[in-house]
Amino acid sequence: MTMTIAEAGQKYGLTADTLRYYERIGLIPRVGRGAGGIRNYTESDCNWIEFIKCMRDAGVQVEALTKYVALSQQGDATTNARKQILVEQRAQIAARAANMQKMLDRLDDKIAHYETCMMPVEQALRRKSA
Amino acid sequence: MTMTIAEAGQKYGLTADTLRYYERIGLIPRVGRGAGGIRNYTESDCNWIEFIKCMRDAGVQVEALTKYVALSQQGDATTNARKQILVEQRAQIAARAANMQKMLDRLDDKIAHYETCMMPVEQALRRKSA
DNA sequence: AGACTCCCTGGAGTCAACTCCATGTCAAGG
DNA sequence: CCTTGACATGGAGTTGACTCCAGGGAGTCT
Repeated sequence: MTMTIAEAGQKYGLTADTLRYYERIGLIPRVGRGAGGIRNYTESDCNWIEFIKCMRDAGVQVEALTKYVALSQQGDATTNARKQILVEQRAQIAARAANMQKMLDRLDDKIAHYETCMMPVEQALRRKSA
Repeated sequence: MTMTIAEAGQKYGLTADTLRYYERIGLIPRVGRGAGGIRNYTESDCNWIEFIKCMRDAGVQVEALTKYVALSQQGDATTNARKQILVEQRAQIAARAANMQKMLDRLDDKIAHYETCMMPVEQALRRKSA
């Protein structure tokens, strides 16, 4: 039912080193240990890892996430503060996503421009190789 | 018609240090100098800065952009390679943007969940303060 | 038993992308 | 003439986020 650090890493595309690092800095809650101090990743641990990985991939900074995790460890009194963090990070992601959409449109224009520019060249090349 | 480094930085939200750094590493083409070696940013320089800043904000790595700039300096023979880079970077931005959209939806759920969780608490608070 | 392999910890090293600094030049104001 | 302030250069320092390593413990195969 539980997994080793290598398995958990595999599952989410992270190395064992990264998972230990994440735990050390509080980016995920402390993972339980078995015999010999070996980590047992439960389903709950896996859910945290998955959430954190997605947030990191979305560009959320480690600092915001460690705060969120720390609050989560402190029980119901912190729900408001946790929500705050999510709302704030959502806004930042949305802003960056909007920016990226604009850049995509712009790149499409630029690429289309390159294509029309290159048409004569391509024709010349075709003539040469023919 | 031209601007100083401080003005150009102001215009795009970059420091003078960052602009010099960008020029040093070839992230923007070399800027012309006036009396005493002082940089004169022309409109063309500004266009480069704007483009580069947007690409950086969209998460494109410096390395890809320096390559693009270097190719641009080498004339028409490199249009194909330049287009290549844009296409590649466009794909990466699109992938990241899609990821972020998914995360936005997910955060909306999570935030909504926090709101329903907090409703009783808020009601209690309202009762207390009433 | 000895060799392998996986795991542990704490600390040091790396990489990208800036950011800061010492030192120096030059034009303009008092 | 001297100071002040913006800019120049080359190089060192910082930050965020890992990534790697030395030294050591346990279980397992042969």
